[in-house]
Amino acid sequence: MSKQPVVTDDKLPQVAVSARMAGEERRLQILRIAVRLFSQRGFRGTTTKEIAQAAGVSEAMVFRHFATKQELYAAILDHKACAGEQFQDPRVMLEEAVRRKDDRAVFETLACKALEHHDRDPEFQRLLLHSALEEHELAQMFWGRTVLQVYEFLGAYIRERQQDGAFRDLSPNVVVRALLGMIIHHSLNNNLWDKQRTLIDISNEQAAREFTDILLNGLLTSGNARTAPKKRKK
Amino acid sequence: MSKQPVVTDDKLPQVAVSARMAGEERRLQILRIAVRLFSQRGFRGTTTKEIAQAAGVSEAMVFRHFATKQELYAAILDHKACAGEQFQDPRVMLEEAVRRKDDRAVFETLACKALEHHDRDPEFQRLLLHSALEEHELAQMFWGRTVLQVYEFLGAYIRERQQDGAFRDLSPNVVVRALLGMIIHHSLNNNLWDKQRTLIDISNEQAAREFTDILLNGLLTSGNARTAPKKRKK
DNA sequence: GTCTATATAGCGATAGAC
DNA sequence: GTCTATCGCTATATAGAC
Repeated sequence: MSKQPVVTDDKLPQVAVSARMAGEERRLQILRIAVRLFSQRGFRGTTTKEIAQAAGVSEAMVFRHFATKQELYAAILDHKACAGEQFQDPRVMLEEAVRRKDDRAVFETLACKALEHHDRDPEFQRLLLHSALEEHELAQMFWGRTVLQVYEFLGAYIRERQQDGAFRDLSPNVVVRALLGMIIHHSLNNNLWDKQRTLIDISNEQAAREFTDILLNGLLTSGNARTAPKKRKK
Repeated sequence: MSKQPVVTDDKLPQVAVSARMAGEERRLQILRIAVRLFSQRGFRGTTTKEIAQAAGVSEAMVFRHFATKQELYAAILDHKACAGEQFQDPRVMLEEAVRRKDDRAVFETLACKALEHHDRDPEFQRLLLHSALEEHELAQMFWGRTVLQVYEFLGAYIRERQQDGAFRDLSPNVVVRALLGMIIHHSLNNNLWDKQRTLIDISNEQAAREFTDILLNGLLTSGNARTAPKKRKK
């Protein structure tokens, strides 16, 4: 009784726990641990025993909260998909810049927010990749909910600006893919292959600025004539 | 003795096998099967039993050729890293275009060859990704051998063209990452998330052309003034 | 070279005491 | 809510016959 009823400490790689924890809370704690381990080793690569140990409880406890390992995985999907950690809706995030037709701000804001998101929650990117490779549902869900939305929204903006005569007549989806490619591949490099940042070591703001600059202006100096724009099929 | 020495039965999605096979040959066959399965399910996600079944032999045979599962994985690294399936050295592939200082050809050729390579051998991309996530050595090896080389080579070309005054003063590595980002992310989409190509369904040549066009010229119409070029740190 | 049969260990999941 | 103990299964790896 003299023991403090709730001790949430979440500093360490492990999580130290008070001896006895409320049900809901313990559930969440196990879940967080599982997220971390699954993101590191994949679904199949992580044992329930490891999860239990990392959470500082017995394996039986894990199975009290989640009947099967699969159910634990499903809970993670909910958690990651529904929780506030989710990437903010671009329609809201970019609303103001879109209204002002500030092209630079539109792309740069998206890029910067995305890079920050990947930095803040690198687990999620790994989880998503594991999920895509293992062909679990998270990947498909994320694609449907989030990615398609970005293509639609940015695509519409690009079309609008093309009609304004501000953008060249490139396929909007290809442009979106080009931008997302730069952003996501940069994050992937930072989180997976070049954690030391030996090749490129710049802030997210700087990266967002440079990628946007390339997307808008390209690499050539103004003096160098543009070649004839390519035909594109609608 | 009365049995015909070679019986190729080959209905299944498997690889055809003769009843009895020369050692080296069988070894290679098991290896190829293993590559396919590892690329599909990852190292931990693939069982030696599955490999044996897919190869049409008993599990014991697998362990005769490869003492441990880990050794089998290592053999794959050698196979993939040394075999001719490897991506061609960009220094050779781009030599001619570089000599002519044909910027468009340099980028477009690289892009096209890379996209084709990913198309021809999608297994490799998956293997690499699994390997990176599981932090096996293939990822690191590939990064060191192949990726760094591209950065160095293309980076040098970009610097040269900047001194010519043809390219703007952007950080070469960032430019390379932008290009690789578009290419690799496009392949990743095609191989992982959007196999049906619902969003973008164009040939590799077309994709290479469009990405190169964006990289060189950007999205803005010529009329729209360039904003002041950003400072960049050496 | 190839098989069947088996050893050994680790995994997911459960039972039942406290 | 938490534990220890254990079950049943599957995975890697080996033995030994053919």
